[in-house]
Amino acid sequence: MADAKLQTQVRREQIAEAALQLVAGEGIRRLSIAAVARRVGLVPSGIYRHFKSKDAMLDAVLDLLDTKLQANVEAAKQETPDPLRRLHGLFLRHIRIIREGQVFPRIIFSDDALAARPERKNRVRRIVEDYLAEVEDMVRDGQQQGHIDRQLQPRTAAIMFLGMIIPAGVIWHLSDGGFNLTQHAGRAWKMFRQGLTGGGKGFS
Amino acid sequence: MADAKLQTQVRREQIAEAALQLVAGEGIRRLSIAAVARRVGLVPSGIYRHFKSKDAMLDAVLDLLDTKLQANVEAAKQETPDPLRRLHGLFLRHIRIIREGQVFPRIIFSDDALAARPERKNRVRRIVEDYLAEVEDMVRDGQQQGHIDRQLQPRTAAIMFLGMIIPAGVIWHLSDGGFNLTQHAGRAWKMFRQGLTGGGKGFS
DNA sequence: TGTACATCAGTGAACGCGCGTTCACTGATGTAC
DNA sequence: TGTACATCAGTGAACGCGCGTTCACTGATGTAC
Repeated sequence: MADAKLQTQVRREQIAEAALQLVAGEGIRRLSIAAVARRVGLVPSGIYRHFKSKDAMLDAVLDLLDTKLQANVEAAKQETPDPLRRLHGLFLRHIRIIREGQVFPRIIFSDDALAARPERKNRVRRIVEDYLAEVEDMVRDGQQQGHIDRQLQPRTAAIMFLGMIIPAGVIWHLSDGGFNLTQHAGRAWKMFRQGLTGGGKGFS
Repeated sequence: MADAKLQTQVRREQIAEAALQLVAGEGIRRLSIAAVARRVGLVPSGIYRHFKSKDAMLDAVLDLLDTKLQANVEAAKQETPDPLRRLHGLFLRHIRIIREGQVFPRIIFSDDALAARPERKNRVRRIVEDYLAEVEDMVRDGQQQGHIDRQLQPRTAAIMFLGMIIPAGVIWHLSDGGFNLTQHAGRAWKMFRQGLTGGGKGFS
């Protein structure tokens, strides 16, 4: 029985991961119970042994996404104590997520599939808010240490941080790989840093 | 007969406009033939007198979107010859579009509804490319006149220009109006300008 | 100016398809004695 | 260690709903004479 319960746990994770990959690879609209089932080697109705509904499955996908984002934040924090370097590290990690299939905006933007139901929209909002809050903290640290312009609103900077990422992801997605995401990331970071430092105080 | 043809023309525009508003207000997923028909006071099958298919209707919506974006570009150009002021004017206009319902990213991101068919994806890509090209031109002008850092890649700046807009739009959309888009726009522009000028050469 | 006719936007019933979901059943796994 | 039983993940057939699309028909509009 303990073993059986573990089995379900494993399946739930398998299914959520498969769903996430499906969204990443094909977009939200291709996310069907049937497609997910095929991916984990089940028959469609089999999914319902592990999730009450498609909605419940989507919640698990959001959990996974949240976890991934938070893991990136933690990793960036561990890497270095320097705020600007932390931001840079987080940025590069986020770009990597994008390169793996544009998951983040694809989910955030899928108005109805996710955000139309009010609870789900709140859920997504919280995920975004939490992430922004972490970025803001880094910005504030940088301001206290004198590396970042104190005039700047941390929240504005945090949203612009996403601005380095999201449009680049869209264009990368539209271009079918013809857009050099890595090169752009380097250049965008320089411009962003320029906007942060207000023109020259500190940071090499 | 000439009058009848005009009638069709009028209907086509009505329908495309209604569809665009529907996407703006409710998201791509709520865009159904039935919903559009209701909005223009027709029965669903009536739409097929004016469009071959839902796909053809979507093409008309893209036309409308493209027209709107280009009109914004023209208006910004007419307003002033100064490159930085042009960028600022275009920015404010774009924010206004976002405030009217987040149309732009909602369409760009609807992977399958729009971008899954290869021709449509190309279409969307061209619209984005054309818009970016206009922004790049303004940036280049600014560089030639010495107001914008010559080290900067115009393309990078153009993508960051979208970065001021798109994430703010997402957050505004998620917050159900609780996010002060106008205030953010002002602050984001300051930071963006800082990134453009490279810290102080010219421009008040 | 008036009548006959053609055109064509709009209608409503019907269809087929995809997809989420239900349900009775099966068969393997693991526990109790 | 072996047998009987309970649990529960997996199956496959079936259903209902939403939605895009078709088609024969209607009725108003405008033109020809």
